[in-house]
Amino acid sequence: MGIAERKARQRAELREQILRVARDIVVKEGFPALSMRKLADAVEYAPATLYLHFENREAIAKELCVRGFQDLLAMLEPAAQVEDPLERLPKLAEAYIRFGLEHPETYRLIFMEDPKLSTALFGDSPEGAGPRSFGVLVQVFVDLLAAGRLEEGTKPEQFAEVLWAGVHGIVALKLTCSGFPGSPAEELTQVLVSTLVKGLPGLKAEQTPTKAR
Amino acid sequence: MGIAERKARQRAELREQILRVARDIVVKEGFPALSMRKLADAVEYAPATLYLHFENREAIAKELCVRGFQDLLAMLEPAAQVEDPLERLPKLAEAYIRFGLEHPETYRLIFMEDPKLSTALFGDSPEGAGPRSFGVLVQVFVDLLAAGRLEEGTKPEQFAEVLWAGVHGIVALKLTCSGFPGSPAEELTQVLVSTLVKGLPGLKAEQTPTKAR
DNA sequence: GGCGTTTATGAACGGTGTTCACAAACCACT
DNA sequence: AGTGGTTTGTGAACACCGTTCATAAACGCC
Repeated sequence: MGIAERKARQRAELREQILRVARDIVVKEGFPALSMRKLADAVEYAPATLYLHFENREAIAKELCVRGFQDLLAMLEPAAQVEDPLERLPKLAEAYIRFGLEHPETYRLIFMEDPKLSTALFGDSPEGAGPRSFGVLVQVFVDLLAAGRLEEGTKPEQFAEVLWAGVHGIVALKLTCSGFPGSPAEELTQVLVSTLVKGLPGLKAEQTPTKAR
Repeated sequence: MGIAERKARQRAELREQILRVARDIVVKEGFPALSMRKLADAVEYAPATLYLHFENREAIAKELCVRGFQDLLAMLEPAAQVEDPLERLPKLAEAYIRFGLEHPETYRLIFMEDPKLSTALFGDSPEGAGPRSFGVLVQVFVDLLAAGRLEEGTKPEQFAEVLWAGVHGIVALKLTCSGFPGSPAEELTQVLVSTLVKGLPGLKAEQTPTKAR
């Protein structure tokens, strides 16, 4: 049945091309500038054809979200493999904000555009990409706990959530409030991480190595 | 010239009514649902009439931004007047996130919708509402510095920026990523503030009173 | 060659922000 | 009271938008 396979492959290829072009537009001009007509024009099909491959504009956005999030995860990967959790933490934070600043439109799409989009990553699935990458952050504090450098009885998830909120806040402000946080993002991240780490309950301070680059 | 005054007053009144109705729509259905036609319908004028009072839709949004920000400032006011900076800090943070969660659409409009909007608050003017409310946060750390509870040579603005990023991150995640940060916002704020305070460089720990509600 | 399915499209519907020529209302001045 | 100029209001239009649907073309199979 080589013929059916070819048709399936061609279909998948067109779908892929649509997504590729859509991504280009989003990256270059932002998600609001992604219109079905412009997209159809760019792939040289009629607008109605897009609806043979995606339910609607939002479905395209969701797919772009998922892929963008995978890119974010990939950027976190190297930092996630550092052994010492106290070294790992600043590296993770730095990689996160670097992704946000280097791919502003992608970051906006994932975290700041439509609540429905991020729901695709965090909401429904029990083990989607969202919770998985969150696990990377939690692991830091689990490791700290295991190493006896974090007070027993504290919840690692909570510290992970606070840290995520912190780095997200830095990126979000930088992306929207033009020039509000006067200090550069790297500096803020460094201050955030070092201060948070130093303030963790029960940390046996062994000269906290909190350099962030 | 009582007649000219009356005309000016009527003009201002209509402008005000437009803004009032626009605010209602935004609060109830979100900023994207605010269309010029719907707004014109609600104030019982033709759409074109709106353009006699505002340059365009964005001008209306900007005005709503400014007023929303004033509301935020008003909510911060009581907390800002607490004498002890170590007590003031958690109260400010709590008031901030409370505003964000109680007026989600207003908060979105101000900080998460269009970069151009927040620019009206932070960008151009040297002493707009943005920097002024930021000053409230800076003051906390200035006071801490003056009281000798913060290491000399550290920059109060930077800590204020980090704190703002932290609370903004908490609110922003809560507003977009449905149910991502599992912990309630109040808990996260408490952890954020207490951990940050404890981690401040050179704080002469006098039994940090970091209760947040 | 004829038939059924998949793929593609043009045209339309109802919506958006915005502009502009035109009309009505209004006030001031003769 | 009438006339002229300014302000205020509007209907219609333009160029977009997402989406749907009947129609048509292309394609593989018998």
